[in-house]
Amino acid sequence: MITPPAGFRALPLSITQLSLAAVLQCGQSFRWNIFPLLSLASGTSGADNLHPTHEYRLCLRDRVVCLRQSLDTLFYRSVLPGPPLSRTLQDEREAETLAWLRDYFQLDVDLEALYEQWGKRDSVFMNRQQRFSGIRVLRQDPFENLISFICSSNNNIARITKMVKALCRQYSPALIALPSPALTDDDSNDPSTQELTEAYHPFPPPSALAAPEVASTLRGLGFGYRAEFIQRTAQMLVEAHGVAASESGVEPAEKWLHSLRKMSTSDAREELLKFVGVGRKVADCVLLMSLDKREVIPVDTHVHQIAMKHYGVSGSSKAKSNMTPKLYDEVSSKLAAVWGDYAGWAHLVLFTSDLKSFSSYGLSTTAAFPKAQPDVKITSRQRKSVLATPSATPSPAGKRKRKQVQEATVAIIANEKVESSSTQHSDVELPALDDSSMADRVKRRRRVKVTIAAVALK
DNA sequence: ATCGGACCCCCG
DNA sequence: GGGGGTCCGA
Repeated sequence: MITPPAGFRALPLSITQLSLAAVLQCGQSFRWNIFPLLSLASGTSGADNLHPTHEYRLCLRDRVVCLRQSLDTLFYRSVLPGPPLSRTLQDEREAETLAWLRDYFQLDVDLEALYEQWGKRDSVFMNRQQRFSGIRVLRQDPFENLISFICSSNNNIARITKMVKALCRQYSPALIALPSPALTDDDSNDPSTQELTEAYHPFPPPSALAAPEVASTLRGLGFGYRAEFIQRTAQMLVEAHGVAASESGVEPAEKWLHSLRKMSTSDAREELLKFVGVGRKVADCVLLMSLDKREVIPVDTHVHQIAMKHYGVSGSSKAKSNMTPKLYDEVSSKLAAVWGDYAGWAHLVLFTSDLKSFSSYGLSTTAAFPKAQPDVKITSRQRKSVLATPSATPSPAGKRKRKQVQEATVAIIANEKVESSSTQHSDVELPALDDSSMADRVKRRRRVKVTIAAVALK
C-alpha cells in the first residue's frame, strides 16, 4: 500500500468491492464533486496504477467528505467548519466519517460474492462482470434521493446533476468553502498553482423547499415542470410531519422517510407513490437506493431495452412503446427471477455497463480503476505555460471544445482513449463548467486542467 | 382500468 | 426529435 496523501486516512478495500469512478457517476447520486488529479510530479512516472487519479467530495450536514482510491485502498478525510481540531477530536471526527462510509457504501455487503452468484445464474451477467467490477448500490439519504429522482424524469445525468447542485446552492447555506485539491503534490507548496476555493452546500431539508414560491424559483433555475413536483412534495412532507426543531437538526419528515426502511417493500412503495412527480419508476429508485429494498428493479426505457435484447421480454427493440404498468411488471419480475434477492444491485451493474458514458469503460483489464494514467512527461515550466495561456473559448467554437474536454474527462474516468472524432455523447458533466456562480477564472482553470489530460491522452 | 398526449429544458 | 417519466383527461 502506498502512503496516504497528506491528511488522508487509509481503509484497506479492494477496488473490486467498490469502484468510486463507476459508483459515483452512474446516476445514483448527483451531488459528488469530482476532481482529476494529474500525476505530473516531475521525475517520476505518473502511470503506476497505484496512485489515485481523482478526488471525490460530498458535502454532508456537518462536514465535507473527501475520498481518493487506489487498487487496494480507500483514502478518506473530512473537513469541518470552524477552527482546527485537537488531535483527539480530529480522530473522533474521522471515526465518525469512517462509520458513515461503511454505511453509505454498504461495505458489509460482499460484492465479489454477489458477482459470483449472479454470474452463475446468468450468462449475460457473466459476460460483463469482469469488465464492470466494483459497482454497488449506495445507501443514500431518503429525502435527497426522493427529490433527486423527481428531477430524473425525461432527463439525463448531466442535467440532473446540474439541477441538484443548483437546488443546494439556492436553498441551503454554504457549510464551508474549500480549495480544490492541488493538481499534484508538488503544487501544494507553489502559490502560482494554488487552486481556487468553492463553497460546499449540504442538501436542503424539506422545510426549505416547501414554500409556494419555491416552485417559481426552481422554474427560473431550469427545472421545468419538475419545479412544482418538488415544491408540492416538500410541502406534503412538511404538512404531514411538521418542522419541529430537534437536537440533531433532522426534521420529522426526514425521520419519517427513514422509517420507511422498516416497512415492507409494497407498503413503502405505496407511501412514496402518494407524492407528486413520483411514479413507479422513481418510487422504485428510492426504494432501492435509500430504503434498503435490494430486490427492487427500477424499470426505465433503458432497462426495458436490456430486457428485450437479452432476457426475452416482449416488444421489438425499436418500438418506443409507452411503459405500461403491465409491461413494467413483466420486465421487473423477469429480471428479479434471474438475479434473486439482490436483483436491484445486479440491475445497477447491467444498467451502468450500458450507459453511453461508460461504453468504453470495460475494455481494460481492470476496469474498476482507470488503468494507465497518462504517462505525462510535462515539466513544471511547461505546465505553467499551459496554465498561463487559457484558450479564451468563444461560444461557437467553445461549445465543441467543451464537448471534447468532456469526452476526455470521461475517457480518463473510463480508462480508455477516445478518438477526437468520437460521436459518443457524454452523460457525465464536467464539474462546475456551467456553474454560473463560479468566477471565470475557476472555469478557465478547470478547462485547462482537463485540456492537459486531453493532450496527455493523445 | 388502460391509453395517448402534454410537459420544461437541453442537446445532438 | 428524444431523453433514467408522470400527470391528466378520454
